[in-house]
Amino acid sequence: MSTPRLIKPTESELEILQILWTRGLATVREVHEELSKTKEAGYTTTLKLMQIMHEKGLVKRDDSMRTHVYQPAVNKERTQKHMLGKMIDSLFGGSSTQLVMQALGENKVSAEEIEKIQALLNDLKRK
Amino acid sequence: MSTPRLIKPTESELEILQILWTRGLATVREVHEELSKTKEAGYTTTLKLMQIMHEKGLVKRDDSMRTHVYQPAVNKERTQKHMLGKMIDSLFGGSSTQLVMQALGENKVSAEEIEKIQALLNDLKRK
DNA sequence: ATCGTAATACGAATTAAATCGTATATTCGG
DNA sequence: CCGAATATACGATTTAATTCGTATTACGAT
Repeated sequence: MSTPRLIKPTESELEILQILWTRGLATVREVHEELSKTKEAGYTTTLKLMQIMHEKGLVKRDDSMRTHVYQPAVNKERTQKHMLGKMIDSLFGGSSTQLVMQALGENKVSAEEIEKIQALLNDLKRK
Repeated sequence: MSTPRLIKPTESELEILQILWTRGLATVREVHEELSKTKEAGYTTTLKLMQIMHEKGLVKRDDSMRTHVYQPAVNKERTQKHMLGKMIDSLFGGSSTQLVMQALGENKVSAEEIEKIQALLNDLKRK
């Protein structure tokens, strides 16, 4: 079944993946600009991070051009699930329900969103 | 208000907090035994970790006795929420609903648990 | 062709987490 | 009282993540 990615991205790597997941393709420059909006960092820092991510297999790149073009090499949902699983284990004693309750309990969730979640729950129950 | 703890515990620190949250009070030895069930680590490693956690204010301890007794200094729910918030931001673009959907989507959740979540959602809607 | 800009590569420094060895002190059984 | 077992303290090492400076190469405008 292809490559079961088991890598847990670091905090910084996630920020970059976030951008790549949104854009699909991006140069280091573009990612750096985006990051700069919320964060202070030198250009070569971003470059190095992306190079390391490439070595780790977190991103793919097309280096046939002078300016390399990067894209994510890991699936967003898959990564989310993996990280979520880790958090459920380490922080919620393995209970995803606990996590869900906690997440819903405090953060403001719109009526529409509640509907969506309820629909999902109904599906789950049927099954 | 007291001290708004903003510290983000590391992975190892969470494992220890997990144990302290469950037991309330524990010695280094007890925490270490517990950890050993799932993890390979020397006693002094656990000791050192707990000492550092004490410096950081993550745990309190009674050192009036030769064998010090530790307890959590941070609230479990508060910490969970804090970490959850970080994850929602860094991995789910700020949408707690996304996280909830992802968490429910894959992991097996029992019928009872679904009921509980539905009850909570109904509450939220009423409000 | 040349100069300035912008790109990558690479190594090094910094910081933080985790691990452990050793020193020293305390307790307890005998 | 003495030795073994068990504590804590503390420093050193290792490993990983992050950051950045510098070298080098490529491109584009003049």
